[in-house]
Amino acid sequence: MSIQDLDAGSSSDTGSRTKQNAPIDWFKIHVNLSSTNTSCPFLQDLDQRTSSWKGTGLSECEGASQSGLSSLNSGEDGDSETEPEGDSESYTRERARQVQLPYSVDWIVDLSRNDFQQLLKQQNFTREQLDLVHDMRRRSKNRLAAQRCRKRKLDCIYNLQCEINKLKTEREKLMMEKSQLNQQKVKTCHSVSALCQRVCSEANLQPEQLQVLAKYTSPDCPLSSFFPNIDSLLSHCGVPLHPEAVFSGYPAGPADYDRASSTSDRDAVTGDPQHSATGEAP
DNA sequence: TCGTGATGTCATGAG
DNA sequence: CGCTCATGACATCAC
Repeated sequence: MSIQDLDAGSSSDTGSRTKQNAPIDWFKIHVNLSSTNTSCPFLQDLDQRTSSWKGTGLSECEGASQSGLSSLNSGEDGDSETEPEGDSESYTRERARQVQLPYSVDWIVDLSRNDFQQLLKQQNFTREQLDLVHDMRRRSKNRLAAQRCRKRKLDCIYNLQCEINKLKTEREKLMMEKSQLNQQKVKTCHSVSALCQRVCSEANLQPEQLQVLAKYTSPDCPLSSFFPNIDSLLSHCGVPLHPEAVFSGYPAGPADYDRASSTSDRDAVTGDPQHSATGEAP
């Protein structure tokens, strides 16, 4: 019975297992990292642990447990029988002892590919020893790969969260700017309107002069709002009055007028640009 | 006892 | 073709 058999025994129905929403759950768990700062402590911690373990020649798992396997064949792990059954590490130690592996499993696992191949050529391992060594090596490397994979995944989520926060801030800033520009626009319209009114009254224009003036007045000019029959004048010229003119009391500006024929980008119900100016969904 | 995070392992595809 | 790596999925453990 190999370690794989042991594991297979604990999950013999692997093929028919219902694949749960593990990735989704995992994402839900980790996605809310807005409280973390730019230098993610988790990642730093993991980096430090990884580098320190590499320095000691231990794998992360072994570094974390500090139990190690280097004493595997030294005979100083006489209490291995007391390890709980199913513990793959103790099981491996037991297996290594059973097959009388002449080298530390740690050492074998840390060998480069070439060195490992060389060892296999030089050393006459038994079938069982070979199985164990390959198994240990495979699982050790996969253990590290899984840790790298998880680190990358967390890193990715963390970066995405940073990006989201950045875009949210940018959006708030733009909305504020938009609001300020709208206020400024209203103020300017009021000023120009007052000025127009004053000019018209001081010039003491005749009705026909007003009509001529209205004819050549752009709909976005506040002056046009002072002609009593401006609506009929404009419609006579084929120029519809913009809804905003009704709202603000002034005909629409050129840009708005261009959009007057299409209300798709305006509040569908009220046609109120102020309403959509907040940019907030109701 | 249940939920959750961490970790190891297996299976599998890609390089 | 065999090996290595990355990754999804699952099991297990500790808290």
